Amino acid sequence: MKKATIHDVAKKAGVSVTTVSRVLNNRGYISDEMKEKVMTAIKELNYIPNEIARSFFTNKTNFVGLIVPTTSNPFFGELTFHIEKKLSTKGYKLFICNSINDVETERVYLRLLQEKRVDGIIVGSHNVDIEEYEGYGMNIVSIDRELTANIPIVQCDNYDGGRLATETLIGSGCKRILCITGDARVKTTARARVSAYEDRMREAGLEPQIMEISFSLSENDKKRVVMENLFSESLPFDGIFAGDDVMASIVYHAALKKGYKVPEDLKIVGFDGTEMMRTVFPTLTTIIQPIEQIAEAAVDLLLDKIGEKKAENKIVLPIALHKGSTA
Amino acid sequence: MKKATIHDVAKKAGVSVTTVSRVLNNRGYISDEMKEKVMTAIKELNYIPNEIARSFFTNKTNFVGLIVPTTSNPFFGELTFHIEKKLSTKGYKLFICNSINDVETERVYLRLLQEKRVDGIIVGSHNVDIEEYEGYGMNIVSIDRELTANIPIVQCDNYDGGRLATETLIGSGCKRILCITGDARVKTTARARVSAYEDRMREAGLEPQIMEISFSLSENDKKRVVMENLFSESLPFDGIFAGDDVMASIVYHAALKKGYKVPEDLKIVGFDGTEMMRTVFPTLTTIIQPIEQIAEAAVDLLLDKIGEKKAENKIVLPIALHKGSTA
DNA sequence: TTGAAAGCGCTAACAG
DNA sequence: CTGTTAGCGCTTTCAA
Repeated sequence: MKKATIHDVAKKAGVSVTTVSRVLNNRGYISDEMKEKVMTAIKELNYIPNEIARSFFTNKTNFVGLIVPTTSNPFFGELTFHIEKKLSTKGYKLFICNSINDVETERVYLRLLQEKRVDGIIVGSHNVDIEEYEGYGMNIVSIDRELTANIPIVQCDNYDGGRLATETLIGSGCKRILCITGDARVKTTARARVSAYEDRMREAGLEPQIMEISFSLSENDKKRVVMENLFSESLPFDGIFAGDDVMASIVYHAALKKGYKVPEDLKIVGFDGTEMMRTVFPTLTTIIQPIEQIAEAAVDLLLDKIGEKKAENKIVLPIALHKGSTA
Repeated sequence: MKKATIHDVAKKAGVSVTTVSRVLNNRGYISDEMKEKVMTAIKELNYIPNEIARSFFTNKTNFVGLIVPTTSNPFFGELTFHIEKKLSTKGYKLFICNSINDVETERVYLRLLQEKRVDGIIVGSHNVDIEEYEGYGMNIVSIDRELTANIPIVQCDNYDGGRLATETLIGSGCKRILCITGDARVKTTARARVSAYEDRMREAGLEPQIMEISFSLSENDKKRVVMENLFSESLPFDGIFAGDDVMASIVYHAALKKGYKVPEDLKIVGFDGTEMMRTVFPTLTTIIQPIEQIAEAAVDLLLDKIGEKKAENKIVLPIALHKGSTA
């Protein structure tokens, strides 16, 4: 049973397709009588307008693409949720793309999204070179990384977050604090946090120590092994600022497994503070990113660009401390 | 700068649009010379085929819709990830829809997805009445709930999971075991787990006790309050089988907060066993759902339906126990 | 207030 | 091997 078209409706209602179109879009003048006839025909035929045809004509799809490393990660899972919710109130539908932080995958998605003629793209995973983004001539908004002058960016105050995290550890009496940075998030973002960490450490007369764990997001087992090895002899640190909450959890459980106590022997501060994390691991002290606001800002910015309104170039949202008992 | 069309390419290459179409789709015979000219023109114009126009013509979008309660939940976050990954290898793009388990929202999404002419829908959130799904005449695959005879279902062996969870608690010496079921997942699914729990309890000569927590997925704070109240006087139970791992985490932290020890005073078993949970809360004993396999099976089934191949009607995948230290 | 007709970008007969 | 042409379902001038 093929789907009914506007022609079927027109025929059934005994009017022209133009009239049907008018009724559908509530445009122009139509007599109540006509409207009635058309509505009835639509009901009877179970007619559902073909948005693809409409998009084809209007050259506007109301599609938005979202590229993230993986929706499995709680930060991106929540980000995806909020972005989709916000977009759907504006009549847009969201294509999800899990890049796994892989350059080639990301590039393929960028291409596909263009083929699908999305009206815009929100990028939360950025491994492709900056110059490439320039070439796309698309409406793009970035989360957490400055791509180019033409691409607005939304982010939390990473520097402030890094400072607050470090401050919290120092305030708890830590002297040997390790900062773990992974590729869980983009380099530039991590950089601001690490810079803040370094600055705050130096201010306190402490020696910054940075560990880069370059496994991809999904390789949590490997990260766990690294941490367990780190803790196997003795505890080389009394405080750890982890790149994100997942990493913080790994650190936490590795420490416990090796017989150390948190926070007595080791204090831990994470980053992200998703709702989910605060539910399943409420005792983890962490820096809360305002994910919902980030999502909303990104959507607003993107829709401004799509609507060719002038949009801000950069939005920085405040972080907050979630005080658990790990630091 | 408007995007180049197939006509622009044809003009630039000095050939007909048909020829361009042929090289694009690698169909029919074309001389190398022609192909060369076309390729050059494509490069120069930075031409990107308009998939919307193609879809419009072929009446096939290569879009799939996924309806879940929320990607914030680790189970659905991972499910979304795997489904998208699998689909993308098959040339499909995924629309994500967060229904928040709300009937009306779900209904709206169903409508929108049809307007967008998706080739199929995977439903992981089912609140709309069964009869409604019947009417859609679409390619639908369900995860975790039997909708109608025409809609294939993929699920883990919920009954077995419920049994194993209960068995684990009994095996650890629990006598007063509570089964918490929420609306975190669909009723029918929960029912199989609960039935298994009841059966196993009776076999062991124990009294089944079921608590229904009917807050929505996102209202974790409310669930926490309920649990803390439950534990405020004394511990009415020595074992809890929670509906999912998030609920299990809430139970766990509520118990700790009230001064009880896990597993000494209270043993806990969860459900889902996502990668994420096993990373951030590895000590939680839980039932592992084979999420990746569920995702793959659902996609395979859906693509079979889309391709009008005969598809299975029901696929049940095995669960496994993740033995942590909470039970 | 309504209808006829053109055309969005692409593919597929059908001719050459 | 290549080109001409007729739509796919919809919206929108332009006429009536």
